[in-house]
Amino acid sequence: MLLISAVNAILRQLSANQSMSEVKHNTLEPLGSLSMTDRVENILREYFKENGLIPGDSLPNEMEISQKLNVGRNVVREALSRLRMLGMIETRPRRGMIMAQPDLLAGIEKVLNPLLLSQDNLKDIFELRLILEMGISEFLFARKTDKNLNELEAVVSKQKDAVVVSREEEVAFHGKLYEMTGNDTFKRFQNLLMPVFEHVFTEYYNKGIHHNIPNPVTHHDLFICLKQGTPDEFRKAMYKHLEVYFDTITGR
Amino acid sequence: MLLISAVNAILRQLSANQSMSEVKHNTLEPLGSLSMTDRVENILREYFKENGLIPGDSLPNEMEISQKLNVGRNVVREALSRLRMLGMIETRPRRGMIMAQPDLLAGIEKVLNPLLLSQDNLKDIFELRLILEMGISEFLFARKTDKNLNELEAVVSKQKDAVVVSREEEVAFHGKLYEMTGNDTFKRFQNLLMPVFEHVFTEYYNKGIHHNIPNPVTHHDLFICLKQGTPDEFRKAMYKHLEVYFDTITGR
DNA sequence: TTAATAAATTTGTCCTACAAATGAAATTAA
DNA sequence: TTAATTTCATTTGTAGGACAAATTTATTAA
Repeated sequence: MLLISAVNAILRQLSANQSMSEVKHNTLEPLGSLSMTDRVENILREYFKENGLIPGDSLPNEMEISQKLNVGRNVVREALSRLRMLGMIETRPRRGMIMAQPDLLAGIEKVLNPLLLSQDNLKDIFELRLILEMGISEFLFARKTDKNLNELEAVVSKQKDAVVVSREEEVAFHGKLYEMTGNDTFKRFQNLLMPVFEHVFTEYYNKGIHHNIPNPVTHHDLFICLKQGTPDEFRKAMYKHLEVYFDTITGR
Repeated sequence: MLLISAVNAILRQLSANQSMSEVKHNTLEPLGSLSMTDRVENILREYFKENGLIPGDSLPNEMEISQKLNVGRNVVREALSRLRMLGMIETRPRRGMIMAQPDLLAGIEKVLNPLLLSQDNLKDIFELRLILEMGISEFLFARKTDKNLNELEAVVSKQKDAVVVSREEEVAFHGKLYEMTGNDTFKRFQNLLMPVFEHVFTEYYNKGIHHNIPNPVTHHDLFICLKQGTPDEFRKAMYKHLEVYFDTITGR
C-alpha cells in the first residue's frame, strides 16, 4: 500500500532492466552500471524523501517490497541492511521496520582507515582539521562558561607551560575545546579526524622537514586567551599554536 | 588462507553465539545486541585493519568467508554489501573481491535527509558551515591564483553589489570559494551541507525573527577583500557577511 | 469481562540453484 | 612447438524455499 505512489517511478526505473538477462552483455553499459541492490537502495532512499517519511513511520515489509519491485527478497535485504547500518531504518522484531534517525557520522567512522584512504583524502582531512580549529573562535567565546573554563583549566594545569605534550594531553585539550563549542557533531567529527591527522603528520614529520617555531603558543597560553581575550586574539594564538602544521601547506 | 590469522579471534567472537538458538531468549542481552550481519561487518573491517590490507589486495571469496566464520552466505553478503556501498571493497566479476579506496563522504551523503535528521544534528550542521566559512581564510590566501580570482570575479560580476542574491548565486559564489581552498573533500563536504543549511535557516527565518544588518558585506566586497586584503580582514568581512546567521547562535 | 491460549505475521538465518562473466586449462590447427 | 580457439571451472548476483524466534492479534475458556 505504502509503495503505491512510488510504483510508477519504480517501474520506470526497473523496466529497462526487466529483460536484463538478454541484453546485459549486448548493450555497452555505462561505467557506473548498478547492481539490483544499488538500485533498490537508491529507490528506497528516494521513496523516503518523496513520501516525506519521518522517524517512527513504518515501512512495508520485505516481501511486499520485493514483490512490488519485482526483485528477490535477498536483494531487498541487502539494500535494507545498508540503510540499517546508516541508522536510517530500524527493525523491531515482529513489529516490522520503521524509519529512524540516521547517525550522521556512522558512514565516515567506518571508513576512516588510513591505509585505505587515498593520499588526497588524507591530505584533505589534515587540512580540514586546521580549517575547523581556525573557525571555532566565535563559538567558543559565545558559549564559554565558568564551568567550562574551569574544566579546561584542569586540563591545562597538568601540562603547565610544556611546549611538547603527549598525544593524550593533546587530545584532551583540543577535545575539550571542541566540547566547549556546544556542538556535539563537531566534537565527534573532530575526534574522528584526529587520528588521521596524526597519521598524516607523523608520516610527514618523519620525512625530516622540521621547522623550529620561535615563540610557541602553549595550551596554557590558549587557555588564558580564551578566558581573557577576544575571538580574534584567540584565533591568532591558535594559528601560532598550529603554525608547524600550517607550514606544511604553504609548501615551505 | 588469507583469513587464517584472524580465525582465532573470530572464533572467539562467534563461539558465544554458536548455540544461539537455545540461549538467545534466555540470556538478558545487552541493548546493543548485534545481528550476525553487524558482527560480520565489524569482523571484516577489523580484519582489514589488523592485516594491513591496502587497495588492490584481494579478499577471500564469499563461500570461504562464510565457512570460516560459520555463518550463511547471505549474512556475509549483507555485510559485504554494506562495505561495497562505502566503497571499501569492489567486486570484479569472476576475479573476486578486492580492497578499494572508500569514498569518504558516501555515507554522509546518503543520510542527509532533513526530514530524518534530529533537530540537534540539523543545528550542528548549520553551525558547522559557519565554522568552516570562518576557517578557510588562510587556505584561500595561500592558494589563490590569478586564474582563480578571475573565475571568482566572473561569478560576482553577475551579482554586482546586490545584497540579496538568488540561491543559485549564493551557491555559485561560496562554492567557488570552497573550490579555491584546493581541498576537494572540503568542497564536496560543504556542498553537501549547503542544502541542509538552507533548510534550517529557512525554517528559522520563517519564524519571523529577523534583523536588519546595517552595512551588509556583499559577495563583491568579499571578492575585493580576497584580492587585496589579508586573511584576517577577509575573515572579518566574512563574519559580517554571515552575521545574520551568527545572530541566530547567540540567542538574540 | 477478563485471562489464557492459539494462530498469524515478519524478521533473521540457512540452504539450494542457476545464469553471467571470465580466467585458466585443454585442445586443435599451423 | 606455438598460436588460436574451445571448453571448463570459479565466483558473484539473483531468485526462491524453509524454518525458528518473537510478538501481535484472534480465539477460546472461565
